[in-house]
Amino acid sequence: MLQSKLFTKTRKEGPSDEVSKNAELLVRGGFIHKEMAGVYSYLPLGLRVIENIKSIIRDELNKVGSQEMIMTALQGKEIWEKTDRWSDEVVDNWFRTSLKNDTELGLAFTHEEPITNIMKEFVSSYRDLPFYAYQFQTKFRNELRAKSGLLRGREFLMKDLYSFSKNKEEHDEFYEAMKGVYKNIFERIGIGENTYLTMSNGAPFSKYSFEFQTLTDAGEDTIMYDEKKKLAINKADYAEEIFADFGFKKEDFNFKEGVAGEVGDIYSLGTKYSKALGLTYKDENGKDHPVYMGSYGIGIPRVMGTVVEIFSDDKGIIWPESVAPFKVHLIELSSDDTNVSTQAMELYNELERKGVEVLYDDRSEVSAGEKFADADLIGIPYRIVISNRSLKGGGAELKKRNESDSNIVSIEDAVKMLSE
RNA sequence: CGGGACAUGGUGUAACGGCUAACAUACUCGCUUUGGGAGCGAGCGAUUCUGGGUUCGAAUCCCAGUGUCCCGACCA
Repeated sequence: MLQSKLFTKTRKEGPSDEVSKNAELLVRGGFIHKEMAGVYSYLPLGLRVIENIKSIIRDELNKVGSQEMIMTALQGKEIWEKTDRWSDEVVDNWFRTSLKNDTELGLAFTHEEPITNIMKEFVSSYRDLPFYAYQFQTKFRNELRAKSGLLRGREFLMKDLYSFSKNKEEHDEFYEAMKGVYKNIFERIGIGENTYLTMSNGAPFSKYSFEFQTLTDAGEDTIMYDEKKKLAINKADYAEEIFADFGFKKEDFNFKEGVAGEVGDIYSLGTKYSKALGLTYKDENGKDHPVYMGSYGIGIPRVMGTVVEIFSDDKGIIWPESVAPFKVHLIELSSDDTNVSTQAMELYNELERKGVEVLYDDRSEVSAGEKFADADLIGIPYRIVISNRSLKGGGAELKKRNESDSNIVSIEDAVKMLSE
């Protein structure tokens, strides 16, 4: 994409109403626009990051046989009353609205009830199970306090997957598999090293569950984590008996304390929702059983914000290649020699032909310093400069965002290296 | 929801109760410039969050509301 056509611009100074690193850098870079506290619009650069994260998740979920769908944000109250999650006493973060005829509606903060209800239409036999369905859908949560930029919002895109199994054994098998799936997802996104499978007590759906916590000072939780075994436990749950309940021995681990933020969770729901809403199947003998369910969430903006919290320096963001808005930032430094822009445009076209995503800074009226500052702020992994100097030196100047030294390479080599 | 802080051009800031609300940046025009947010000049841009009050006079003081951030509580 031509940077001269990009409608967003960078800002030298951060917004006065944001303190968190993720929001500051993302706003300055033109990735997001704040609509109100905890509610953000995603601009072209930000949307590309969101889509990249979604693609990774989608790919990993499809690998284990999940099917994508999309449910509604508007929710009628009946199904929620059946599980006792409609009243404000039980769920205090509903956004409510109503139809013109005063029928009460809610804006979904999660989707266990609707998906369970939908599946009543399609599940009747043991032959229909197991299966897994997921969506990327906006959640609305009327948080008492939005905070930390993208890390806790009131409206946000979430991947939520639901598993439908015949019984606990079948469920447990998938639940275990999901631990690996999540591990792959976070590794591919680039935060695997900082992310820990974390034991959690007192979860909403079952006494014990696992969540995925990423070490970052911007997080809300304190965890005890074992770097080698990649396992953690919430500090509040750090007790012998809880280890025992999870089937672990505390002394087998070497724990360190750290601040972390939750990036994903996996819950066993059991038959709570299927029983309440009547989702049952017939076994071989024609006997009815409730479906055994699980739910598995990842907040997409929260992951994006966490990536920024972890990967940045004083100049800006340093995107992991897998989620970066573009792979290459091509910078043309204007000069009287028209050969510079000719070469740059050719390189741009060549990379595009090879399917490499390039942001081409073709702006002629912008100084070199500003282009470099923009490139550092936006944080695209590879920066390639075409200028008089680089052409005299033999081609293009290539530099990775996370390295300080650049190399002159021939244009052909640059194409080869970047299109691998 | 309890506590604290803040609210001024698009953005970031300044301004003792008293001049036409200042500066930087961004933007527009002209010239110059092109390897780390360039220079000169000229311009555009504000109902100082809203509503009351005090005062001869309020961006400034008081009250209420709204918004934003932070701490805590909460956190499918």
